[in-house]
Amino acid sequence: MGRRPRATTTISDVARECGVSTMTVSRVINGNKSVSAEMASRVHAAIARLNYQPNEAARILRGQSSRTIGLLLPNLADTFFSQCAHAVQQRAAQNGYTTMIFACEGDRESEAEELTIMRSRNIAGIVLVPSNRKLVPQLRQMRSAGLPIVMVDRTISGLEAGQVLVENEEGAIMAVNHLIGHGHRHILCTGYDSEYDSVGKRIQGYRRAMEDAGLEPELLIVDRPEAVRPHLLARMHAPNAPTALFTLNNVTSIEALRSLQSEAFPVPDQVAIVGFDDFELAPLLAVPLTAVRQPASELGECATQMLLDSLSEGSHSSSKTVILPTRLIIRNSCGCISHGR
Amino acid sequence: MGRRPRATTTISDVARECGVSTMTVSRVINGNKSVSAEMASRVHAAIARLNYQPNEAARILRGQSSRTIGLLLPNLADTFFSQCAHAVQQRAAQNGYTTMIFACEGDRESEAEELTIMRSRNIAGIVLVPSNRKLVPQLRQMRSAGLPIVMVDRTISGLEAGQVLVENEEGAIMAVNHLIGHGHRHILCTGYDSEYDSVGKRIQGYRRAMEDAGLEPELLIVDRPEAVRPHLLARMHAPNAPTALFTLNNVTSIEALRSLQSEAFPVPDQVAIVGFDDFELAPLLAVPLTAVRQPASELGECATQMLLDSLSEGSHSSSKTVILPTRLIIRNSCGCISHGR
DNA sequence: CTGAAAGCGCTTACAG
DNA sequence: CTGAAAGCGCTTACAG
Repeated sequence: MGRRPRATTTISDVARECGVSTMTVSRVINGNKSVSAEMASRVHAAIARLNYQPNEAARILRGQSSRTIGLLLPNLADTFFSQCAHAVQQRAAQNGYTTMIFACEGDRESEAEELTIMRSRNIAGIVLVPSNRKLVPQLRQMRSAGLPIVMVDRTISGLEAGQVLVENEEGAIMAVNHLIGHGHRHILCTGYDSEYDSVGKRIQGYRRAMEDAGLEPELLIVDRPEAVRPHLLARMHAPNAPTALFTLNNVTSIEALRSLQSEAFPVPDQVAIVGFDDFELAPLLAVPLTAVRQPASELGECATQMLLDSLSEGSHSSSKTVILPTRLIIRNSCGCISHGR
Repeated sequence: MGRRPRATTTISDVARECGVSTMTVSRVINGNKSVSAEMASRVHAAIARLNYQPNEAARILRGQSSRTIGLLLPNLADTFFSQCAHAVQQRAAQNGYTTMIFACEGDRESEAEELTIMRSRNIAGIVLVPSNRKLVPQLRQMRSAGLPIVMVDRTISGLEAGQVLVENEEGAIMAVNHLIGHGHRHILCTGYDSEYDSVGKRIQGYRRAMEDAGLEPELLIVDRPEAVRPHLLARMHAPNAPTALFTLNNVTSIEALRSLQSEAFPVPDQVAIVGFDDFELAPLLAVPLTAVRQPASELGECATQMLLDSLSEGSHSSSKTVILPTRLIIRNSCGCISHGR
């Protein structure tokens, strides 16, 4: 018979307090118009008096939206993602939505589990930074069950969903052209995660810029962040070392700077660097980094807005793509202000 | 009569598939022992075949734990908090818990609303970085309703709850003593947010170290991050400027470095700096920062574990306090390696 | 404008 | 070891 003492006040408490049925209270809560103004204010007063708060679990069980969005990303400790996450949470909250966070920490298996958990938690929609092709079947299934999905920063193919991306190729071209403008002919492109289309596009932009200038591309793609240092240093010590670096993300830029500094390669005088991904402390580094800035917050905001829109329209079929601009922030590591200090 | 087509499979689907009652399925799901092994495996097979996932909303409504913890903090974009948040999420996930995030962005009003929303979302417990005394009544009420609460990084009085803090005073003493060891006699302590007990303890440590050395303390406490720069520069240009700075958090350290650099005050030669709060890029700054390191991840992990413990024990009455050690990371800004580059 | 009934998907407490 | 009944707190669809 499942009775147990309840600490919280329920809709029936409010109804009793007003001497009406629960239905009337429910109508007032949901802003249904067919309630007399006088009744409504009486109910509102009782709600306030009893400090009543509707139980979301019950509403969800009745088929209401959970007003909760699931945010799936690799790592909350990375600046870029945390800025993005913050924007998502804020925009969601402004619209009465709550954010459930799932950081899969590069663990390819756990990501699939996270999706299963999301489903059981009655998430209303998903914003994700995808990193695993294996998710596609499950995501498709969730989508056809009516869950809107928006991908941020990168994409997986085979899934129709909203996309909020950044001008990766254009940004890379700007970066590489800038180095070429400084007179560099031997520019090495280095980084990892090249299986992601975001990074892929950056490499493509690099290639394009090099070829357009009649230069020979050289790639140094490693498999993990920790591998940047040894491979890069080996390359720098080998014959015919590059005079400039295009680094594919913020971690690579930092690793490059750190390694070069530790072995006393002067930046930018011996090796210039332009990186993809700007970050707050870039101007304060020993060599202030010239970098392509991606609008992290706008990315999160835009994705959330897109999700909220399809949630309210009920038409998640409109899987739009938005591409946000990048821009080159010029500081010292490219050689522009080589002796500025 | 509230019927509506369901896309998802429910417990009755599984029961029908096996030709048993829903009770049996429920028992199997919950690992109840009084089910024959043969029956259990039959049910498990059906669950897998139908890809069944129990609906959390229904379980919650029946009084089960939501297996969701609420994380309330000021800002997810700040490195310290995002590292902490990542640790909370990871530790929670390892234990089958989901994390709902509430970043109140310093908006004093919204924080109270967040708590109300948490309550309606059937959160099982709360981890929070408190920043508002006004929350106390509501938090107390939630606590007496059985919700365990753990405060991280700082504290508000009048609330019995778990606490996971850091050796603020000891850290500050180390920092200031280090500067004194370098021969400084005029050390300015600067920052903001002094109303938080964490910062308060740092100031206390500063005072203690100065007094123990027979030196005159001088405080420059401002009201917002943006006010650090103008006030600090004004003070540096005034007569009898300090020869060293103790900065009360990472943002202050960065602002100080930035301002001093922009007006060509050599660090550490004219002004030395030791800051509270280390961060990843500190060693790569133009002047690598000497700083007191707080274990951000451990803070988050420890708080989450404490919450999970009281959740499983059911005895949230044991409101323990854990204090994690800080240590001084010596780099250049204090004067230790003044000409290292 | 208001209410009585039914049911969302699950579990508790009772029988057998 | 298994099941029929009741009910968690809400809302949908129907009457009035």
